[in-house]
Amino acid sequence: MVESYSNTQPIYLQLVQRICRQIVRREVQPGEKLPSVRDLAVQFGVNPNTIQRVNMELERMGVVESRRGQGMFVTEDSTRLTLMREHLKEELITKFASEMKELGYSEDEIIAGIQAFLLP
Amino acid sequence: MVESYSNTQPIYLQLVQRICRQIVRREVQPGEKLPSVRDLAVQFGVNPNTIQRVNMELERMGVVESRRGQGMFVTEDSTRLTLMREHLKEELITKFASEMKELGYSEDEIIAGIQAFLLP
Amino acid sequence: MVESYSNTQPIYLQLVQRICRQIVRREVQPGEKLPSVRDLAVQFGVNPNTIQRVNMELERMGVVESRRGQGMFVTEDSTRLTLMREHLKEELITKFASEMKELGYSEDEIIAGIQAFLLP
Amino acid sequence: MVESYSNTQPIYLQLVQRICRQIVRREVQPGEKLPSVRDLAVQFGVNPNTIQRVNMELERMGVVESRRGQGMFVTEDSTRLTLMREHLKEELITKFASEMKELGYSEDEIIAGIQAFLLP
DNA sequence: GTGGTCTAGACCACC
DNA sequence: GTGGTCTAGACCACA
Repeated sequence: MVESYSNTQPIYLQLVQRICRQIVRREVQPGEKLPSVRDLAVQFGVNPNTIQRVNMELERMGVVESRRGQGMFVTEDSTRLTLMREHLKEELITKFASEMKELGYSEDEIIAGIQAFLLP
Repeated sequence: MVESYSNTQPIYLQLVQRICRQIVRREVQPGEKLPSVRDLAVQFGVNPNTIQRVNMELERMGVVESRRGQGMFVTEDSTRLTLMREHLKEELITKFASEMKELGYSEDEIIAGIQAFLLP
Repeated sequence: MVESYSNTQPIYLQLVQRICRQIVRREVQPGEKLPSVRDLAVQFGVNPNTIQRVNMELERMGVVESRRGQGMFVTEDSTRLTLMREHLKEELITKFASEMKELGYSEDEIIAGIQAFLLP
Repeated sequence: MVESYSNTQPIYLQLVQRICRQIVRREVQPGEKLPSVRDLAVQFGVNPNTIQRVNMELERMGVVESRRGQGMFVTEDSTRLTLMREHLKEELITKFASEMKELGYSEDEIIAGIQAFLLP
């Protein structure tokens, strides 16, 4: 797989975000094993160390746990995952809404804009 | 003034964003003179080099113009400023909405969240 | 049996510690037979290799002995076990006390903390 | 400086612990600048990457903050540091006391042992 | 085979 | 000068 990365954000954070989302969206199931570090490195076209760092970060976030000599597994605690989903949602909304408010956009303006974007 | 800066984004970009917003919100009026590089550096507690870079960026964006020997001035072209406001709005909304969509949140969920946040 | 293991310490050492404690506390009596490698592997949910390693370690420490074709047995030398208990105690205390001292905690502070914890 | 490292624990964790203790004990003052990554690497005889990782960890713990292009600084929030000291104390005591209790040592036995060790 | 640590050395953006 | 990221490649312990 050929991948391209934004310049402004470190690759490892982009990958963290990406995998985290797959997990939050349940594209990978709780308890499921992730590909090995080396495989992911090939898949994403980066150095194994970079993947290692991604895994560290994901583990610290609690979405993944490493089992020595076996691999990395999506945490089985699915309530935790739904909680994270809620948390993520709230965080994104709060950040967005406060920013828009600070810039002086009205509620109607904002909501209209979003609806316009989300229309099929 | 004591300031704290996020670690992930360069200080100069944070300042660009900050000043840009003041202009968009018309806290600084079109045609108004910005403080000198030296003053801004003191005010924000950063190196004058950093302010130089901020000014360069702001000029490149077209929100300020430098008048030789006089200083930096907010552009007087106020239609340009309203355009920028629109552009900024659309950019932020698009980024936000596409991200939320990608994460699998429903339109209702998103709008309800925003309204909840914007309530008094 | 479902078990969880700390990430920083090897599973086999955690098991060594665990079994060793059972012996020191006389939950398993001197001369008693330990379950077979296979059974322990099932019981702890680990690979039989890991149990082998645990047994090797326990034998090296002198708390169990293997009798060919019969299995692993807790050593019958009970003075050895009491000695081990003393040794373990001293080791743990020394490690703890020197660490606390190094961190600059006073004797009173330490003892008060322990008593507070050990209260009913 | 020549340093030796325990085999069982990663070097970077040993350094984290070591520096963290210096900070908690106020051997380095709040707000003080740590030596540069490269200098520390030389001082401890390890690779700069290892120091980098140490700093990451220290920053995540909140005892240190990195200022871009300037260096790593001990956090100025000294109440946070005292809080950490208390937290660390409690953690160490709890871990120790529960372990001793689990092993069946009496309170008197434990306290006597500690006092014996701490005697001049 | 797996993840984890470490080194060597490069390059970058920031100040 | 500073910290931060990334690569390449080695070695280790664990299962």
